[in-house]
Amino acid sequence: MSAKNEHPPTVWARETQQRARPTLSRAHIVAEAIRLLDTDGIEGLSMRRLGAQLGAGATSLYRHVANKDELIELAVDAVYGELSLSDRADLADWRGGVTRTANRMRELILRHPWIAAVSAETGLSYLGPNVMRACEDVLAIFVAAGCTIEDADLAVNTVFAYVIGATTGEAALTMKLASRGLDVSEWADGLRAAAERAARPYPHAYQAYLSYAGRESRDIAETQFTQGLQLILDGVAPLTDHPSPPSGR
Amino acid sequence: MSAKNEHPPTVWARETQQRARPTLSRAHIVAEAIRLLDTDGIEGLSMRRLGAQLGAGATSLYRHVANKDELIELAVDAVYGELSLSDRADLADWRGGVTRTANRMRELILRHPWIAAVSAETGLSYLGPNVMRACEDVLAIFVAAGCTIEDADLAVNTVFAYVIGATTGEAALTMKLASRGLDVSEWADGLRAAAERAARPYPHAYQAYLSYAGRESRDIAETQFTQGLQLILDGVAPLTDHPSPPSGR
DNA sequence: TAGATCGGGCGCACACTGTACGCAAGTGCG
DNA sequence: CGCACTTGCGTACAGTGTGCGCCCGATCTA
Repeated sequence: MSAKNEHPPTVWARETQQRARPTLSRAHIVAEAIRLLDTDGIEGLSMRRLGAQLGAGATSLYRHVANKDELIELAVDAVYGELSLSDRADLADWRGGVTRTANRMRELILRHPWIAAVSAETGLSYLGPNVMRACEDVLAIFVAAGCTIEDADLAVNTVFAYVIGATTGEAALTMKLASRGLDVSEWADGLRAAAERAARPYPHAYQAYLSYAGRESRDIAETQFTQGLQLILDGVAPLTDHPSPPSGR
Repeated sequence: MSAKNEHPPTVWARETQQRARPTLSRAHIVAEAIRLLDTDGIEGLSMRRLGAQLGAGATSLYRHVANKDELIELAVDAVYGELSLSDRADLADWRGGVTRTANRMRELILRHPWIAAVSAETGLSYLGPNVMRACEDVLAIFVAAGCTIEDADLAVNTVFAYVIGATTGEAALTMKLASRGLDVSEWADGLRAAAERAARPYPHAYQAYLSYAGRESRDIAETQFTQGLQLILDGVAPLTDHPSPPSGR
């Protein structure tokens, strides 16, 4: 359609732009896909949109990526690459180290909320190198704390399962709000009302609901997350050589 | 296209089948959607297929259901309705009661593996009546064990988060295998090889991988799940009046 | 009994999706 | 120089969710 597609009348008329464009590499594609996913969620990522964003046609992407599925798998692992390594200090203080790592994971998931939904479909993105590295780090912390390798593995799986499960709900809410273009505070009222109506028939649930009165929802989620994590670490402590004292709540 | 669509030559030729068909109710639609999801996963559910399965056109469904999203939300809650209520015995023995409920939840998710992926997207299916009832049950168990309502809420959220997180990975694998039409044992070899290659650069992860040698993958997942759960319950125990002795591993 | 009202089912249409295929143009090696 | 090979792209196809308006059958009213 555009003039670019027609044969130019003479060779000289065609500007020799050749490699003016960054030439569309796999890393480039993945990076842009992540940006799209962050801003518009999983539904916002289509091959055509992604291509357009890169100044390319949709089908060009398939030279560098086999599938949309594979692209997403790559995006997931790339995002996990954002997790900074744990440092020496974490090896000395297992409880603090694990807590810090878990919090970083939570923040990472909330920063890229589509990750939760996507890795529930993809499943075995667990084998990507960056995810593997995160496991290795925490494994090392537990081993340094005196766990056998089996216990360390059990502890890591338990903690990671908790982090993913706890953050999934938060992430889904974040995405739903974003897709509606709403702010958290705008929806807080409607959400609260719905929650109250849902909980009312159930006495304990309703009581629990009431105990949240007047608190900010983001705040609730965060303290619930850290308190639950400490509970789990209390349970894990006896597996270590130097069980820290329980968290004390 | 078919003869049914043409005006019949005379009124008498048209059989008066009227309400021979069960008349397409919301419950009926949701039930059939669940069957489709179970057999073919999330990608197997399209409005056209669902309509065809019910002997109806795709757009007819929209008389009973606002969206595909709403339909899925209904399906999720309907599935959670399969959770059987906890009985009196669970109130007397909190640890056993919570363990049984958690196991039932795991089995339910594995029976309908699409649930994990879907509720990560939908998010606030948590407000459906059946999910709410499940929360209420476990909440009651913890309260009966002497927890304050806040502690009970914390405990429930922690346990549920763990169950969801731990089962998500398993469910995703189940679906992926099913969509390929493969059996678990057929893939075990390939998967194992991939896992070994992925773990090799990381010493602790590789050691952990080795400790699984020769065990059945379904078995690994199940014992990991229950052991992790017991760890968490060890951490939760001090919140109760009558802390059961730790699980003892 | 005749007519009005209404709700549910359906065909059509639209915008959009992922991706297979084959062509054209540029790059690097002989 | 010629030739293989890579890379981008236009087209096409099957399939998606869903808005719109028609029509038919059932029920209610006069």
